[in-house]
This record gives sequence, structure tokens and C-alpha cells, in this order.
Amino acid sequence: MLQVSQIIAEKERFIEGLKKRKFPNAEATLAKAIELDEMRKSSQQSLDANLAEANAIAKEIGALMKQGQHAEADKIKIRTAELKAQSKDLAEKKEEVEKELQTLLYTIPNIPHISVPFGASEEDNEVVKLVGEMPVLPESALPHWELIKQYDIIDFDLGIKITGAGFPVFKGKGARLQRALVNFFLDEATAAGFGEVQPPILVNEASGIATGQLPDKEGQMYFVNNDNLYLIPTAEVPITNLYRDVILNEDQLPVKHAGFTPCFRREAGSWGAHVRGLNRLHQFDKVEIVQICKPEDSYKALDGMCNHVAGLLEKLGLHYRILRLCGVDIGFTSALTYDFEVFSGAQKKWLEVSSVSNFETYQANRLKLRYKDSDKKTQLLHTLNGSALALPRIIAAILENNQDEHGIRIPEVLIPYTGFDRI
RNA sequence: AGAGGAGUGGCAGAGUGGUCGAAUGCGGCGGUCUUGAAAACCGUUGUACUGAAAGGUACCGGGGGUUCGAAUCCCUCCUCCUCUGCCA
Repeated sequence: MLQVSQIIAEKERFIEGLKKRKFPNAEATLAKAIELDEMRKSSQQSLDANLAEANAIAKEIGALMKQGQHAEADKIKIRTAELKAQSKDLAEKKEEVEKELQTLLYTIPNIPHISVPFGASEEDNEVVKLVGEMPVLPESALPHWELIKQYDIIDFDLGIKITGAGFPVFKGKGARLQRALVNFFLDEATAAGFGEVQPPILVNEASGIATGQLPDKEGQMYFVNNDNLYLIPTAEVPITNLYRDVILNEDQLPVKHAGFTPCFRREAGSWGAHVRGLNRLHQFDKVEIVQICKPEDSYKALDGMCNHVAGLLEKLGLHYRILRLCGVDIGFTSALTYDFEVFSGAQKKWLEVSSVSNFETYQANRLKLRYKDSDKKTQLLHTLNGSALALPRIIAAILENNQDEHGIRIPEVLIPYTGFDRI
């Protein structure tokens, strides 16, 4: 969530930024936020003045009672009745304005970083890096949804029976390959200084709001009605919320965490012929990296996280590219996002396997995540996160790209984890 | 899940209707003393909104209520502890 003080200080840049996102009525929306904030202040001031008078009278009554002057006390009580009624009105008005302001601020996305390109669609995402070679596969190469049947390693039909579409069952070497990747990713993250955590995979409403999934993407999360809990769409939610309502000391920064969790996404309305097999699931596994740092360090941190993800893909021998997302494709809460896509040889298409973002203070403002700087002033921190990595599409790419007449070759770095070199 | 108890500042812990944003101790910070350190002593030490400032307002688990006035009384929710039950 943007801060009104920021909006006032950098109005021109914010308007430009919102236009990059094709956000409608940028000027009017920001002006409205500033106006509502003014109203908030003035109604707060009237209410405070009212309460101050009531407090003064209450003290006076207390003093009179002590001296036994009950008649005198009763006399001033008349005024307090008026004040009480007024305070109630003023408080209601204040709450109304505050709520209206908050509702408005919830609708305003983060301001894109200066380097975010303008664009009309995902076609305009900027390719900033291309690494490796296109896999050369024989004509007979099969897409992963055929391979998994042939080798009996992932079973969609079984998942449909016990749960529903989009919940595959990993079997035998498929299950082992997935576990190998998880362990490999976690070991790499640990080596890079990301402290491992295992958070809950159900979260409450406050957590969903703080990282920005709520109220914006309510329908995308599974919800457990009986207990008012949401299944996480990404480990970003619980891990970042570890630091909700926290004031860190400068020497605790940066905070770096990695966590492995299943992720759950309803993906309502986003299904079609182009999302076969492992390309899109309701439940999938992912190792997430999260970083919290001082504002001046966050873009260096973003680069560091990108290098980490790039390193993983290189070790797995995958052909990949990095995209800088354009204004219309970048996520609601993000200021700058790099997507990583691997080439899936048999499908002949790029699959997104990671998204690394800097949220600047957008999440921190909702989280109330701050630190005391060298002047002992508390100020908002920057939050970042990225997938390192999402499993199913990596598996799809490995299966497709590494297939030959003898089966599927396991990447060298994974063999110590799988215990076999071929499926 | 049932019965009982409890939630107060970084921590411990007092406070059962007014002078309480809250005693006291510990911790933190600054200082005196010291070659230095420790001890001792003195001072200081929550967050947010608002205001140029002085100040004002709110916050004693969350929300609501009673009262001129609530940390204190009432309702409700949450969390923790003890006992009983159940369970990986």
C-alpha cells in the first residue's frame, strides 16, 4: 500500500508510474487520496479537541467528588453529555473517512521502477538475458504429459480420482526427482545465506492483507470456511509475515530466508488447451527465497537474488531467458519483476519458472515492517522475494529436454540427490 | 473437545473505578568515577496520529458496552497455562 506522504512528495513520478501500468484516472485517484487524507486529519483534529475537553471535565469532576461537592459535579456533567454525543458523531465520521481512504489505497498498485518498460501486453516484456542453447531433440520427442505416462512417474488420473483436476500424484522416480530438486534448491539457498524456515501453509486474513493477496486476489486462494484460513498461494505470504509488526535493528539486516512449501492456487478461469500437464496446477511445490533490506540496498539485493536463480538453472543445464516485465504485466504489489523462463523442448515454448520481485515499501507499509536507522528513526524496509524454484515446470523441462532413446537423463548435480542417473 | 486460571511497556512484575502511559526490578542508552573494565551512583529509555512548537489524542491480547471518568466492571472473540478426554 502506498503512503499518502509519498504520494504528496512524488506526485508526478507516481502519476507517470501508474500510466505505465495503464491504471485509469491516475491523477484523479491520487488527488482523491490526498483529499481524503486531509479530511482524515481534520476530522481527527476535531475529535481530539472534543476528547480533550471531555477528559478535562472528567478530571474536574473527579476533583470535585473527592471534595464532596456532588452538586457542583452534577452541574458540569450536563456538558459532558453534549460532548459525548458529538464525539460519537465525530468518531463515526473519522472512521468513515479512514475506511474510504484505505479502500482507495487498496486499489492503487505499486509504482513501477524507472527501468520498467512501457508496454501494451506481455509481448512487450523486455528480454534482458538469454542463456544456453536451444535443445535439439529428435522428431519423435514427446511432450512431458506423454513421457510421464510412458515411464509411470506422474499420474494425473489418480489425482483426479482422489481430489480433482490439477492435483497430480508423483510416483516412484517422479516422486524421487521432485524430492531431489527440493533438497537441491534448499541446499543451494542455504549456501547462499538464506536461512531455512518451514512455515504454516494456512494463513489468516491479516497475513493475506499484509502481503497484498487480499483484498485484491481473494478468489485465487483456497479458503477454509470453518476456521477462516487461507491456503497459501506461495510461501511469500507466511515467510514475509514472520516480520509483520516488527521493528528490526540495523545490524539485523538484511534478513534472508528460504522455505519449501506446497502452494495452492484456484486458477479460476485461467484454464485452457495451452495449459496441459504440469504447465498449470492447483497444487505445486516451490522453494521460495525472501529478503528484507534497507531501501538503499534493495536493488543490489534484487540482482543478487536473480543471480542465485540463474545459477540454479545453469547448474541444471536448462536453456533460459530473463524478462524484465513491462508496466502492464508486472504484479500489483511489485515495483520491478524479473521473470525466468526455461525452454521446454518438446512443447517448443517458454515456461515461467521463477518471478523475482522488489516490492520496495509497498508490502512493508501494510506489514508495519520497519527498522531503526542510524539516527534512531524508524522507517519502512524493502521486501523482496523470488521462486528458487517452482518445481513442476522445471520437471517438465528436464523431462522433455533430456529425453533420448534410452530414457531421460538426470542432470549431473541432481544425481547425488536422486540416487539414479536415468529414468 | 470439557472444566478452571491467566493475558500489563524489551523482559519480569505491581496496579480492582479518578491524580495511571502505568510502581518496582532487570535489560538498553548517556554520564560520573577508573589507566581500562566491573561495581556503585546520577540521568534517560514504548508506538502511532496530529501540531511550527508547546501540546493534544489513542493504545495495558482484539472488538463492543456500562460510566462524567475504565488497565480496573460487563459481553464477546483470540491466545497461553493446568487438569480431564481424544489424537499423529
